[in-house]
Amino acid sequence: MLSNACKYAIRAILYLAIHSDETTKIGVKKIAEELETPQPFLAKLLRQLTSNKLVSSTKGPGGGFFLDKNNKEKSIWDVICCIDGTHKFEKCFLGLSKCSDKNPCPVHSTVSPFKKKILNEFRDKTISKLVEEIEVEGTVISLKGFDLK
Amino acid sequence: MLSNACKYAIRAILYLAIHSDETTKIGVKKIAEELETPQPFLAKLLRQLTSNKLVSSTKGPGGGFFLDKNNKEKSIWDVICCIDGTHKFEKCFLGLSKCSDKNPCPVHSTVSPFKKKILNEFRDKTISKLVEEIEVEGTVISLKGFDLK
DNA sequence: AATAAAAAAGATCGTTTTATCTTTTTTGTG
DNA sequence: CACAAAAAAGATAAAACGATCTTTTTTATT
Ligand code: FES
Ligand code: FES
Repeated sequence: MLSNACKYAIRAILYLAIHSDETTKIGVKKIAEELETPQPFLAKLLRQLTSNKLVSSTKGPGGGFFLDKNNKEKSIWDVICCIDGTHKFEKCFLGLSKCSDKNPCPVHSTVSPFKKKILNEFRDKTISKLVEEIEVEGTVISLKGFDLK
Repeated sequence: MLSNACKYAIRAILYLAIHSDETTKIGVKKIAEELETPQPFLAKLLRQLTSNKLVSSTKGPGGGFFLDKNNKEKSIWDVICCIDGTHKFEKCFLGLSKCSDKNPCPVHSTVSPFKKKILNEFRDKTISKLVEEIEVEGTVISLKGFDLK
């Protein structure tokens, strides 16, 4: 569904949402270690996210990446748009040029309701709201023993 | 979600389910034209499907691909398994090694029900059943003006 | 000012996916 | 049998994706 790049990006943002703020910045190295993602690749992604105002960063010693108030009001959908683009969600499950109720493919009726629902949830839920849920539900974003609690 | 290969394969099987039988075989060329898929690529896929008993074929003049009674009792899921494998459906949406209710990622609760339902529908519905629906609902599998009616 | 830490930028490499091309095998028909 | 139609098989090419490495820029600290 999503590319690796996009998965890393989302997890990195969630990680930053939980562990960083204006005064607590985190370097790529740390993030990559905690999430067990390839470090240089993640660095590139973070740059892309930064230039799209989805994360913030400062250079120099003591610098690093973090989410400011504004960044935390973005949504998962914003991240997906930034990294993967939207076409995957617009396209038909069977590869027809466009997915629409008007000219549905044979699996449209099975697939479409879910696509709509997921898309809405991703679009409407802010990162900060999502993090609240994470803290309540104790879900996991790392591959290693790293637990959010 | 699915690879191009898999999409082509599914559409080709549906096409064959509608237009072929033991006595009406269809060549790659025709199929590729009707579905607007790259011809040599589709040929390779059909071979793969054939060797996995999902479609039937005969060589020589008058030969071609078709679905026999047995082939029509297969499911979309069988096709997916054959071409893409199952890992995509087993893996977590955010890239954690395994998707499970036990160690859920932050989007598991949104995504998981969707995955389960689709998976069941794909697994339980036979090609022939699906074709019935197609004929009733008039859905479309081709990119060109080709209408199933 | 010198140093070192960190992101930014960009060049490079490898793998997988997608697609095409060529050759071989099978088989029905004249 | 000779021929042609069609799938089977395999080699090759092109593009997208995933990942790494090197260099440059910025900036806090000494
Ligand atoms: S038309 Fe195929 S999924 Fe909507
Ligand atoms: S654990 Fe991530 S989708 Fe199920």
